[in-house]
Amino acid sequence: MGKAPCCEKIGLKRGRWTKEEDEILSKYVQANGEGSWKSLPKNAGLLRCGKSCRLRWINYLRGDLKRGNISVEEDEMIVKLHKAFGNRWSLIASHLPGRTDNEIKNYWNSSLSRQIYRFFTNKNEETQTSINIANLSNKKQRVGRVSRCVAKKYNKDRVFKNNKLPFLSTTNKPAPQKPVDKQADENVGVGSSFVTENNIKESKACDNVFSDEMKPDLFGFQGNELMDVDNFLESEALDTNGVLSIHDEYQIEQWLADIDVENLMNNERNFDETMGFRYDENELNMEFGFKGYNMSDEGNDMLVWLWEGSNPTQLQG
DNA sequence: AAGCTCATCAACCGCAGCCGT
DNA sequence: GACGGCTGCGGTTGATGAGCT
Repeated sequence: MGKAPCCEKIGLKRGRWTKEEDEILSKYVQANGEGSWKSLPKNAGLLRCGKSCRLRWINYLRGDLKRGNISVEEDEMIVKLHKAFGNRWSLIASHLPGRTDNEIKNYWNSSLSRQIYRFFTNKNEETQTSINIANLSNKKQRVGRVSRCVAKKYNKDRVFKNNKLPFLSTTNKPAPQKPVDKQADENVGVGSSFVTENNIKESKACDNVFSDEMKPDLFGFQGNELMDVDNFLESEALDTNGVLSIHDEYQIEQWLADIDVENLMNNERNFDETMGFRYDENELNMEFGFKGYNMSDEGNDMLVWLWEGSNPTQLQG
């Protein structure tokens, strides 16, 4: 039998709304209020689907919408809320007056995830140790592109061939979703540590040491492009103590089982507060790790270090 | 200057949940 | 409880303009 279509599509107009249609819809909703979207087009004299009318009203015609670019404050708020809620755009939008879920979703997909991605992959600037997301957002340059077509191709072609990498859990388990509850809501605020302009102060981006066949689970590489940044952010990679973790719980267990942790933690590099792993196989000598500090006493700043290669100590300040 | 690539935003689609019958 | 309609949400697509070569 199948589900009935939301509306009769034959004869209905699609695509961009005209000024005249906007006026008709605005006047009708102002006179009759929101709701009854199904019958609205007929009553208002619009050749549109009810869903289309609703979307147009909510995302564009509503009077309380805020116009203009996303501010730095809103930018930070979105990152925080996304960390807490994930892709629950309507929930995020409810915390940002005048902004719609669609707007935030577009902003995230096109802007924020790109900036964070760029931060982690800016391999051409060897000496770079800092990032300013606010500055990045003002740039129009095309650095480290993650175009949709590339992402699409990547997602389509993605095959993890090398399951020996410590990053790769044997189940390729998706990153756990943080339960959305009151506590999560409360975590969005002072004292929490998230990837934002303020709390990322220093970094060393990974170089392009992963081949296409070595794509880690949460960090997917397509050539020199890091993909799945959303997945990374949703993976609880940054906990509320400011410690950066790139493993989900299961992966950590696997990792601990696979490597000599004691040796790693007590070797000459003295990785205090450090987690990481070493990988040696077939003359491939690779290290990847991170170091996180919670510096909430000094303005809620956080240092994040990522390194690769045989001598991460040179990156420590 | 032209063609190509990419960023952005508006809109569409399918699905799930809610609610009334 | 089952069913169907309506609504809202999140993922995705398409149009368009800007930037780059």
